[in-house]
Amino acid sequence: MPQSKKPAVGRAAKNFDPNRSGGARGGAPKTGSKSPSHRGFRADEGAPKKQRWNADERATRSASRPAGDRPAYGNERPASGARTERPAYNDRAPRNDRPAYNNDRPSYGDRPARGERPAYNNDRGDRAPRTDRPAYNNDRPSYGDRAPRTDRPAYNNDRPARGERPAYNNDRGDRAPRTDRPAYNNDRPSYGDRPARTERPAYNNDRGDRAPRTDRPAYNNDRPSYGDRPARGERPAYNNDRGDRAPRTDRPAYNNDRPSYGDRPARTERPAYNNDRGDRAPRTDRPAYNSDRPARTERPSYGDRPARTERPAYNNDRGDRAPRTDRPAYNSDRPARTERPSYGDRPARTDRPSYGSDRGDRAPRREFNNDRPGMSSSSNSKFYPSRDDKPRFTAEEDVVLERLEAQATTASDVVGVSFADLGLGGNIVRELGLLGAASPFPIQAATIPDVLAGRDVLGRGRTGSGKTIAFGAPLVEKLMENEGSKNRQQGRKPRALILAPTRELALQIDRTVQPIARSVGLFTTQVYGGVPQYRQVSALQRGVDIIIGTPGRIEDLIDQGKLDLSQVSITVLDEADHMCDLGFLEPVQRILNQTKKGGQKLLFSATLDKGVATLVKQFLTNPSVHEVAGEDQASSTIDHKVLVVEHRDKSAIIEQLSNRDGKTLIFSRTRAYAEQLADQLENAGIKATSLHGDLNQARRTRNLALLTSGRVNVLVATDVAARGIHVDDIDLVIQADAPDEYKTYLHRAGRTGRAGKTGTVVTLIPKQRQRRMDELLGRAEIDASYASAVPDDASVRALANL
DNA sequence: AAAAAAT
Repeated sequence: MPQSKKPAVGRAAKNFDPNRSGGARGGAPKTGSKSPSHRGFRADEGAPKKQRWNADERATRSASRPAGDRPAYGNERPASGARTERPAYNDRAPRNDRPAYNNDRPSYGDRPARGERPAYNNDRGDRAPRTDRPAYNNDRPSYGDRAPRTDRPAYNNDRPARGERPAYNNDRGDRAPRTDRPAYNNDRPSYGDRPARTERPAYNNDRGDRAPRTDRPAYNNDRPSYGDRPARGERPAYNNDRGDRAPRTDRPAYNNDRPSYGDRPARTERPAYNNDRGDRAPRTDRPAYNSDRPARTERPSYGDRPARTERPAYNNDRGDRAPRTDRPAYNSDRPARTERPSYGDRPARTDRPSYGSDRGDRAPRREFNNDRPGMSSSSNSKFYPSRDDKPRFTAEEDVVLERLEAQATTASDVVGVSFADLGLGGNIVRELGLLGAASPFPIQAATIPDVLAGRDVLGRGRTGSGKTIAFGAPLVEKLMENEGSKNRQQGRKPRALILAPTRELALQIDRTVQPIARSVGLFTTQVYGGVPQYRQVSALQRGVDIIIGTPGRIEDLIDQGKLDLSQVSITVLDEADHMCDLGFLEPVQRILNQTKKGGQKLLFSATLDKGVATLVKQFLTNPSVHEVAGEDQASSTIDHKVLVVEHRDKSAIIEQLSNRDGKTLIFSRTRAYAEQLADQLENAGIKATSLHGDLNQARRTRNLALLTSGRVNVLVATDVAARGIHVDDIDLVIQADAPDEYKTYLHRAGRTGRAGKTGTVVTLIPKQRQRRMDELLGRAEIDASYASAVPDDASVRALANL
């Protein structure tokens, strides 16, 4: 049943994939899904989860689950009955009796199965039976049974509390009691180390109980997904890698990458894989495919490896920066960069001769800073982006830019205004209250009425100004008005779509929008990559009203015919300017083209600028543009510092800056460096973790939760964490690598100083980067203080003591 | 360079 994939709507050639084009989806997908180095790798995820909460929640819970509870875990299982019999595991003999079953297994673990997932579909198809077990259905569809939740506002209250988790900290503080239960403490750390998991033979035992399973096919589906876990057990290699951190420091980035690939060998062991191949009947139709495979086997090194081996050069460059200075040739490269004035938004520069003069006046840089205030006041710009634009655009573009001249709303405008005044219904207002939003923020007061009026809206509000509710609440209200909740049939098509640039952000948006939607009986679902499709697809089949996700998986599901956006009448682009960047724009355009013609479009970002002109022209009609007055950086609660450092001192300084009490977020330009820094800090005894695209989604989610929960105080991330992510109480942002774009700077900086709290942003740069940094800060309209620093400096220590 | 699908 290599189902023929539906032709990708207008994007067949986007990514060539011989395996998909022919239809035997099942064959190919297997290959990569198990590779830990691959984004889709999920050996780690308790995919089948019964959890009704989102993945984030799940990760938090499992991670916080003390190993000491493990027995408890076992207890949970017993709930499923068969598992209690775990000893049965040794009875694999029975298994051999059912070899066919085994074949299924592996294949299941391999996504291919999913691709085919006819089984899954069948199960669903079996809904008739399900109706027999309504309870089950209720669980699923209600996803989280939020309905009940509304009944338990207390629960929601808890949530916010969690963010602060004072309770949690107290527990820790109470270690005295803990010592009473030493086992608990010991387990904890071990838990962090996956190795503990390997101890979980319990899982395998469950499998041994397959006899019962066959009786309950639906149950099996769940199981299989757990099938990945066993894989974990096998993954000692992964753990070892971690343990080998000492060696890593020697070859930091390189090692990190490798380990993940190291698992590939494991694959070869997977006979299951071969079985899938057994499905070659279909394949024979596509000889090309077979030719591909062989090729792979030849590439034990798997293409990338060779490349890597060659890439030591990259590392050398970095590490050898001292030598670099010795190599003017390198510098000659740099000049090329300086040529990049056109880079991104820079074009504006050409328009601002004054800017250029500032550059020339480098010595007087201090003047530059002094000028800054003057600049902003002279331009009297409410916001950086629009300011530069006008001059350099053609007449046609000018129209768009004019539209970007926003109506400014001030905080005083909204005093005494309530959400109800803005036109939101009672349930929604009540839910907003539970979420901690008692009265609207300016950006919300500005945009909600226009959204409710059905207009296209561009909204610009500083980082952390409440944009999610600004679009989320009226969106839900609109859906209610349009259709009420009468349209509740299974398989109904989604009517609203919220697009975000990262999975974490999509998750976070869902955490806000879902309760609002549920308060009026609407359903949301997340559609993003890195996690199994199954839950997402089955949610869609049950019918949801609001899709929240990232472009890749959304397009994927569209291509598979599992997602239909034709009824989407409201589309939101969060971080809209970023969604217009290279790499995002085209997918976003394709997705928007799938939505209902004439549908409402809402574009939000803290740095909404003319970069969205393309989309505005293509998809929006007479949009209203809103921003909040007085939201310039001068009114911010963030203190900006630039440390000019020698490259060789960089890591030591970062380490000293990170060695502090508050939450610290460190940005690096590359994934490898993020990983390296996290390792370095850990080796130095500073609890740190990382967040970047080389991690599988489960770890990404977990690592972010580690910071949110306060179990670690330092997170080293790539720009995946630059936008939108909200973590309470980050009071120091360190930019280990300076950003290239002023917008990136603003977003990274926006991770701190939230909700009116104070925060500090420290940017480390080499001497030769000062000019670029000046320029960037100028565009961001940020006043920063410069200082040279070496390790153990008083200035460094002062920052660490913040 | 990173991100976003999966392979």
